[in-house]
Amino acid sequence: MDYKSTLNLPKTAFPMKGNLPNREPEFVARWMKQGLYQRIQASRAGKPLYVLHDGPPYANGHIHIGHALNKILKDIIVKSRTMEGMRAPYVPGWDCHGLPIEHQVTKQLGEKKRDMSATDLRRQCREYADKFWNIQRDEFQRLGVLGDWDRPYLTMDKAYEATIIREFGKFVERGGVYKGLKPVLWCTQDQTALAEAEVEYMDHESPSVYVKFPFDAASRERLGLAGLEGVEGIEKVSIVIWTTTPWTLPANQAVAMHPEIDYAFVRVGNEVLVMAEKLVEEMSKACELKAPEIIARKKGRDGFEALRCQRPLDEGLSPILLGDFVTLEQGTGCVHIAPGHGMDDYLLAMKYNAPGQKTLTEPLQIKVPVDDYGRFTDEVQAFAGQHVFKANPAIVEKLKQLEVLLGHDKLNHSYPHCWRCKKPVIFRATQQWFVSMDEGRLRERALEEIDGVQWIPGRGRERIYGMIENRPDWCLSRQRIWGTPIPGFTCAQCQEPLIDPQIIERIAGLVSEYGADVWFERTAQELLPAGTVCEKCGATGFNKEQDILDVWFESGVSHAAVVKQQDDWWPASLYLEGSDQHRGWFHSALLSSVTTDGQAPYRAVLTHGFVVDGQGKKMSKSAGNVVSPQDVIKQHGAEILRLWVAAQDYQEDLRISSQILTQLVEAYRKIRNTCRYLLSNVYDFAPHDPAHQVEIAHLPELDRWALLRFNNLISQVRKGYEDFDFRQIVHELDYFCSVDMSATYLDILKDRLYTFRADSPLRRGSQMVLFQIVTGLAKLMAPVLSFTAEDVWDAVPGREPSPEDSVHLATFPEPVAIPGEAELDANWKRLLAIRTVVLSALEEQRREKIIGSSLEARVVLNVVPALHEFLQAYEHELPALFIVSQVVLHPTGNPAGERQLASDEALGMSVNVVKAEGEKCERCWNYRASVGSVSEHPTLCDRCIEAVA
RNA sequence: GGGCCUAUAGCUCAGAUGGUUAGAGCGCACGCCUGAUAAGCGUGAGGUCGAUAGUUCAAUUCUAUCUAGGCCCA
Repeated sequence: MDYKSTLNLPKTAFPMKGNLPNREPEFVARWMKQGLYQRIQASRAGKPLYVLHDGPPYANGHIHIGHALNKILKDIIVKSRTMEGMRAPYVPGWDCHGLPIEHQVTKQLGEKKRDMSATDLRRQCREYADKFWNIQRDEFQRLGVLGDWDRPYLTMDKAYEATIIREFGKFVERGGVYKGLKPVLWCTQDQTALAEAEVEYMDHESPSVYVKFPFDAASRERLGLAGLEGVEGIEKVSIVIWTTTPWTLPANQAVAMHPEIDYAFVRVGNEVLVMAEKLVEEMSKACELKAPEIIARKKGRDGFEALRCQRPLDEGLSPILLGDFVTLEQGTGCVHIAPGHGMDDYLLAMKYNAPGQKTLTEPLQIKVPVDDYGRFTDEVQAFAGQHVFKANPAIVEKLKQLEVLLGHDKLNHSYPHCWRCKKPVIFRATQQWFVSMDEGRLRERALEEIDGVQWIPGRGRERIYGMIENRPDWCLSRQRIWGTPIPGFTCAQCQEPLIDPQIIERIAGLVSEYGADVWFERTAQELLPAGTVCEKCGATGFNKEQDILDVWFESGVSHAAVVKQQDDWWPASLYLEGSDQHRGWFHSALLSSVTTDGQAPYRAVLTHGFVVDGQGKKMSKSAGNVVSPQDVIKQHGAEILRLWVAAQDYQEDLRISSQILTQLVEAYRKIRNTCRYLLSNVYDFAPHDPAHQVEIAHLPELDRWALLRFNNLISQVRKGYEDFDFRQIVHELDYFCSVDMSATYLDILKDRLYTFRADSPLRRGSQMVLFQIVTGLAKLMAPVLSFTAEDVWDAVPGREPSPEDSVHLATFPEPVAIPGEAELDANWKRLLAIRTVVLSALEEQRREKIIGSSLEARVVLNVVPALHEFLQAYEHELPALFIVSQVVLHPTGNPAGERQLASDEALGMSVNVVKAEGEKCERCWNYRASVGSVSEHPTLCDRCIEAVA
């Protein structure tokens, strides 16, 4: 007789292999078609709100692994908060304006750009951004990320642009917006500002000059050289600078020294020169100094600061400043400072000019005696009208005449050139708009707000605090076309700036109607209200501002443009981005929100690290170690990428490599297969049929233990989501599937599920547990393994499969009440520890070829009396628990003289294993004395005879 | 060069106000099963806790320096 057909063997259509790369797009299409995101939102109306506000990625190029990481983390959070029963909307956005797109478009246009209007160029940029945010949207959706993909926010939308203008208007209204000078890279050929990305470094020949700045009498006095040997008869004490841009000397305002460097006083003839001690030799050679002799030394910080020396090309005196950027690589260790012509120079000047700084008696000027064409203005009479590079030789000649030139030569070095015309560029300060950090206490209030925000991890607080504490005023101007204009004007007659909240509101109105293009299409007169006159001179002619706003300002105001547009969303519950955004978006959003609303725009900020390769090295094209999300998806599926995100410690750098991915694929298979096995054993279970239900209190302890473990999983996983600790979740899921289910519960259960009558209460009870676990498991994994959870959900019996249904609409399972839970837990810990000892004894006999399958074994347990008492209650369960045919208990402890295969003193037991008694039952494979006792079924045991009856 | 941070088995991660033999899962090796089968089960081997110095009765844990690496700034 074919007894196999009388067994309840597992059955399922749920495939062992996920075939993820092919099947995931089907799920994505289904979710879109059924409007899953909208359905979820509708189902959570009125529930507690959790707003994760999306930081906009730049709409440029395909997504990389960092984008995938960021969006998956956000998705896990949004989905898990949703499944906790909250209303967690997610509106994705894109950052569309800015230099990289403009640069790319300009490059593609080449010469054609010259005949193009600003509006035409802007249209091209818009098309470019349109193309890429759409591409990225598809790529994000492919990752399984749910959100309002039909209505994302774009910083180039009219409404968004109008908000940018309005928020700028609020800055103006609150005060602290001012016009000032700041150096930029400037091409004198094209008369345009350049970004760092738009210059190419090429070799260039510059003059190299050493110039003396003699100390004035008072400073010379304070240097305290009097009385030193060899000082008699000294006529002059000078500080020596070195520069390759003599043309910047007319703009000189100061000389910088390094606080920690040792400076030497070098006597040459009847004068003393001050320079870095380490550079004396080199410098003496370069300038052919005669018999230099070091007569004294001092560190930069020891008394130089604020001393004054004579500028070479005008009457003024330049103070000595201390700056950390001074190096000993070349020159003299003393740096000529022209704040209008160098970034270091400018920042140092700002530092000394800062409010509260008392070192200098009067502020340093930012002098820029050079026009758009690179020609000296009338401010420098001697060279007015000459291009600065052309004027260099004449300046050198003049220095020589003035007897301040110590030496000069030519130097070939790497120097920035314009990427378009290939001409060398200059640094030159231009008029730009700033937001003051200190007027209106912006800095102070921002710092206060930082402490009201939850920073995850906590060190994020230190990072942003330090940055806000030390940052200079915020420069809002960018000399660009593709962006939102700064709605300011300048009087055509007297150059007085005009920036007025009411006028700005008018501009915002125009922008909301026509988009920011309106600024470029209309004249200043058309933009201004009729009758506007200059407050200073009364003139009626105005020029409109040429610059656009810093894109950090644009994205920074997203809390106003997006979050505030909904009734109760502001402030957002969470901002989540890479840790670089402490300087970027978190920073600009904070300043913006503190200015306009007096409060941070987020309650919590979570940061993640950067993706690096398997060795912890940064990814780069040149290193060839780049892992693209597209490749991972094609090879393994987005699910593996999601699992990778969850399994890694995102607070540090995240490693990715083929080894790591392979390991995750294995972990995935384990989870998937466990689900498959669970499903395959509930094929004939009807969850809604009362006849299939069993009271938990009536379940055998084994099943109650399984539920207990599942309860534990539920609370651990939900806690993991709550705390953003997703690694914990992956580990718990993995452990539960591998150890609690596969190796323990399911292995033990096989006998019962397969060989008992299909409708036996014991089998039904276990099926009920399996059913609860598999549905609960699908829910618990859904935020991370979103595709597989849905796949499992589809395969769960007893639910009408509906095109409108989704696991993502469900809420997390609650732990079930288990009678006598604490005692059950303690007893089963003990039983499972005993099981481990038994298994090692079985292995011993297996190695000796006494047994193969464990059902061939009879286990002899020698236990101490206390353990014997405990085990007696379980005597009938033990064969199933150990998956052996027979177990005998001896209350003898470890019997002397008898060889024991395994023992455990703490438990008080030792184990022996012998061949099982009786014959093997053909149907259930257990060895039993009862086999052959009934002639109708000579190969079956009593239990199976009953089952097949 | 400055700020913030990291380093525990082949991999991903736990761990301890400083105190016995530093844990888990996976992978690996060996074996079993063939009624989860491109599956399942068992047993086992893997670690100078990045390096050096110091504090201490005791350091993987605290301190300093160094090395390697990451983000931001210059």
